[in-house]
Amino acid sequence: MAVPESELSNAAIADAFDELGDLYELDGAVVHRVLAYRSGAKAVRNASVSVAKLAREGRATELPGIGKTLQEKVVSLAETGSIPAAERLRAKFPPGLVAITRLPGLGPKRARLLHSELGIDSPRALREAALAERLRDIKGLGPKFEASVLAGLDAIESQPDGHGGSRVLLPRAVEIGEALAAGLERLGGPGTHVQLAGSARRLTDSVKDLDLVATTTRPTALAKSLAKLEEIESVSSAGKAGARARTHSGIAVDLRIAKPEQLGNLLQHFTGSDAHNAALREAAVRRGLHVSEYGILDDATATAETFATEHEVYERLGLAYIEPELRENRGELEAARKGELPRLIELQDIRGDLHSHTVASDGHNTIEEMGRAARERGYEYLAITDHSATHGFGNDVSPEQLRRQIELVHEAGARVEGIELLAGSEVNILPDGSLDYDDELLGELDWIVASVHTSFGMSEQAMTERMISAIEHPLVDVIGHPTGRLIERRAPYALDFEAVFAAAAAAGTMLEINANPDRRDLSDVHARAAAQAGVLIAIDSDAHRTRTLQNMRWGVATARRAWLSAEQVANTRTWPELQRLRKQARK
DNA sequence: GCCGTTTTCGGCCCGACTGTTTTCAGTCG
Repeated sequence: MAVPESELSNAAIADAFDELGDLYELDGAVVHRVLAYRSGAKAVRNASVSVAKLAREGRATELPGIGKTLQEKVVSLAETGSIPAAERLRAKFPPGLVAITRLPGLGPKRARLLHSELGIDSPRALREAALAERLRDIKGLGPKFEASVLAGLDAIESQPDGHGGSRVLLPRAVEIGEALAAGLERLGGPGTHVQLAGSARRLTDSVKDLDLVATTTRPTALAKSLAKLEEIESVSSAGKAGARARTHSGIAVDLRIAKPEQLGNLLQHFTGSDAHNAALREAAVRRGLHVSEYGILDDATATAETFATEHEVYERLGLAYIEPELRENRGELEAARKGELPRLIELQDIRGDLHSHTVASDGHNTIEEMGRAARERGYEYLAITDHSATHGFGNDVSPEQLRRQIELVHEAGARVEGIELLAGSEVNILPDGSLDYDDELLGELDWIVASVHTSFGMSEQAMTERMISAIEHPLVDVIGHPTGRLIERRAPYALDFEAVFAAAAAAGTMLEINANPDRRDLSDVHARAAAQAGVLIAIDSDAHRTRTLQNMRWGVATARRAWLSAEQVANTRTWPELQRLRKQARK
């Protein structure tokens, strides 16, 4: 069997499954078959290794939600470039019909109805029919439907990028969400408690809308007070159960108000994820329990129970408490049932930061300022790792300058007491895998980060070889932002992650979770796979000014989403312990 | 199409809202 040089990407497979799900839905397939393709797509996106490779080896069925049929379709896609069922369905349903199902209030059933009854095959044809008031001729549709269709079409066209509301990065979402929660507590007065739920509470990379859960003695008044907050642009509905609104920054806000005795149920429901909740409920049904946001109904006693805390909700279901960051249906339910959930790392476990910049390259503060700011955070050590000789943009540090910088760091270290300042560098990994300082100079450094900053477009094979060369370099301590992704902006470069993780584990080279909230690189999925492969993870702020040392929290968030414990993270150790783990020290 | 703390077959999470309806289908979160 021919093995392609560059593997079919997981993203391409997931897109194909999503498309098949859409097409089967239009075709009127049973809903569970459609859901199977969608959950298959998600499983492929979450996979940390090449699913095409797994499928060829017959091992893709080990992924949750992938069975024999989906595996065969992956193999077909990899070998022939297409899936026969998709070809057949594409011939049956024009692509414009799928676009129609994206409109609010329109799903597959109505899209199919419009196609069969009126021959509508595109958003354009739909607009014409709605304007001509022909939609109301179909049984079950009326004038209000026509109006909402036109409104939906207008909304899509007025969006510059063409697809639904954009997502905001986690720090912005948390900032706005916490401001809203604080504002509501202020307006609600004593006895009012508001907290952030949803994906912002799970600390995902980015967030689409904000969910707030509140308890209060005056629910209707609290819901109405949402409109008074300066962040809020408009409120579409408000009652005693809650309110829906929109911020000036364009984020949808959903406020839900619970009675204190059922806060646990509501908070659990609105923290999600959808996949976690669906799996939780399916498992509960097998035990005769029906879970909703209002309570847990027991078939045996026909009574509904409510709970004030999430801990009690999980306990009633026979599960250990599951931290929000783990609620993604990635194995946490099984682990909670067996009592095998990890003890997750916390911000307080971090003893130092191993990647930071100063005015010597593109940072904004001096060595001493960075050192004092790190000490104020309670750190025991800070590595100063400015960019290296080939970095460019005027931010390069020549070998001579680096020699001088080493002295300056050690001098500053003597002045700033109570913290160890480490003389390091963030060395560029050149396209051929070599580094841009010679080994003699590198040998004088206390800490070496090696990163890719150029030639992102290389083939998977070439980029993997480049990365592994750096990993196997005897002086490299850690690989910085190993995949180069920028959240919502740039995909990771092509890499054989399995090979990279295996090489890092074998060489004893650490991999970074870069805590810059635009990066969070490694991602949660990749960091988990790396740690499982035996790689030690370093969580670094990559701070370019004193203030951004606090980005560490986003890196810890990613680590928690990656199921990491403190032991699996290098910089929970003291500097002497860490020093003994360096490759240089061990040989 | 997937999957198993009764199952290798027969199930597959829950509730609210909307618009069109005299009891509900479709959509959404």
